[in-house]
Amino acid sequence: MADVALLAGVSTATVSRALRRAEAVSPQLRERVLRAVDTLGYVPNPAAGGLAAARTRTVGVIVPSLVNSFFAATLDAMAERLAPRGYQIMLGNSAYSQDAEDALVNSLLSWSPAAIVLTGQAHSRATLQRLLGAGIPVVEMWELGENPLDSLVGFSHRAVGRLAARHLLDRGRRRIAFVGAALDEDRRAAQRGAGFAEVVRESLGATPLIVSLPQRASAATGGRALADLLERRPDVDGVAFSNDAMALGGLFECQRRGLRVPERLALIGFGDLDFAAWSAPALSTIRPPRREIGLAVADHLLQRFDDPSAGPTTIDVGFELVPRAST
Amino acid sequence: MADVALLAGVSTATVSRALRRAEAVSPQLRERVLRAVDTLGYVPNPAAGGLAAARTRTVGVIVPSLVNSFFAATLDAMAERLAPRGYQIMLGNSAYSQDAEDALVNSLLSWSPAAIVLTGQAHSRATLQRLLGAGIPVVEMWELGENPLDSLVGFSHRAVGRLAARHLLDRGRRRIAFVGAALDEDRRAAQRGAGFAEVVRESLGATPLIVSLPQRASAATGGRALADLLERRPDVDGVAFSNDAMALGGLFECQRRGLRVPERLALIGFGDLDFAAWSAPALSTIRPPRREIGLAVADHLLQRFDDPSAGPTTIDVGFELVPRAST
DNA sequence: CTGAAAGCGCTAACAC
DNA sequence: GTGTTAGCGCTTTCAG
Repeated sequence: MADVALLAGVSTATVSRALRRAEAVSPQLRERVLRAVDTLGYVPNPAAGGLAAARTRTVGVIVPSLVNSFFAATLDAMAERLAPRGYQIMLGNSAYSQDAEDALVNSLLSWSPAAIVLTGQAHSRATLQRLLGAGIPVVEMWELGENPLDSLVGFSHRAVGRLAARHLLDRGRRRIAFVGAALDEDRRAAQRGAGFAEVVRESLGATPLIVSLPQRASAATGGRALADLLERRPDVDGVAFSNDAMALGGLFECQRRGLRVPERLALIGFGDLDFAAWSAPALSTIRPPRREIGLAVADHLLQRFDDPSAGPTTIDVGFELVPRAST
Repeated sequence: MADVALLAGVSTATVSRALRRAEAVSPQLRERVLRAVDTLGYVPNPAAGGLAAARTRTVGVIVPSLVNSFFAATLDAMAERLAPRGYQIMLGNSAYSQDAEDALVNSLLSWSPAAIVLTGQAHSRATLQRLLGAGIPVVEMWELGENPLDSLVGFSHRAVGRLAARHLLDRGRRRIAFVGAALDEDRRAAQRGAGFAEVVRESLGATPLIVSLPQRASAATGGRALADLLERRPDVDGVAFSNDAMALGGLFECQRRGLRVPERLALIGFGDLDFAAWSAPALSTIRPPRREIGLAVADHLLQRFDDPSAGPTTIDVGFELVPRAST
């Protein structure tokens, strides 16, 4: 930076200002500095900057899983939006464990990030405390409940479950069930199940049928859970799956048993993963705006970085029913 | 850190040593320091440490895509192994673009990472130069070719393609084809196609049939590409897909056309994604060790961090044919 | 084996 | 609008 300052004929303070807050410096000076930066190939050292400013251009993001492509898409979009503004994502994978999340929050916070992004709204007291004390924007994403910690970008999973149930009812199904996996671990999946159950109670006055396997969601668990269900309730005529991967497994299970979809059994998933539009029959599903969540989080954060007086918000990004042949 | 030093009755230098290189300090002193750290809840500031040491406990990783769960699994495993040793992953997503990779390498390098991990072996001259100059371990993963930049952890995609072709031949198929997507972008997929083509030439003495759609791999492109292929060569009896997602699309396309799998058409994929074992019929595939790659990279890196004199290596992690009902 | 001291490269008051 | 100056919190020689 000293070299750049020398070449541009200014002080390092001015170089720093020119690079950081363009408006704090005269246009021609800024131009000169930028040219010097360019000819010298200067790249700022963010560790030094972070140390001096007590804040790095980093945003810590914790997701419960990457293999699940829901969060991968969100992360991609977030990084895409953040990168041009010089913000790096520091990723943490909590593997659906609160202890792991605690440790990650600590470790991310030690970098003095500009913001922290968490998945969901269930966090330990210790994490909450620490986050509140950090004095930086915190956004919880992929969920939309009461009492946000700070900002919230998501949608209601309960509403998703309700919509799935209503869609099956609309298609004339009356013996319907919800099939999930690891519902004790995956809060959002459990909320979808709860929404589904509500509608069954309200509209059918029946006891909701919810089945869940302990393993995590996959095509295999979807298929097996459906097999279980058919054992117990052979007359079921409509199933909402906790996600598309499970629904795919269910679809294959139907093929194996020679149950026609949707005539004999209507199937709806959640996620609108890439195969949903292409399966035979094409899979009805509910599409969460995976990328939009990432974009909304990034935009909100950028806005708050620019204007520190801007407060938290709650953004409902919604979701969309995608009716296809499987219902 | 000053507080910790005070409480432990030592200097900050000793605290730093106790935390960083346990063996450089007497056991009882180390014990005292650790206790002080614990009671004070001290968390080191990595930016300060990085600034002083000109090296952070960070490893920069660049993957071409996250939505593709191949790399997500590798990343998960790598982070799992690295985290207990205090190393954080800084993630970059190149979106299969070399320009993006260039920019990411620059930005990651500015953090003074302890190592850089790249996907594949195709990099721009500028990136190569910069990486060489950084004087840190660099590992290229998911590919296994000539002239590694430094370390290499992967397997031969050409061999995967060869194995797929041979498997179809073993199953008695003679009119076989390879179906890919965006082969000009995805070097590794192209290598699988090339391996496939070699075997067709060697064993059948025929002109290899390779079809590729410009869009990126998905169930839809897999299905469409297969449809194209069947148009042009209705007598094809065995197809190797560039990955399982495409194979899934192909399977559905067969169902739609009433082509029996494997009787009329044998299908093999690549990846062993979770649905492959569960589809109807179950999908034959070739399984790359997704997590093992991440673990091997992490282990190798940790070893080199511990012993700076340790040099680069090349690790062939191999892959495995998983024959199932679709062939 | 431990302590003192000198920075690492940058930002942010504070002057001017 | 721009320069001076004093650190940010740690690591690492260098002595002892």
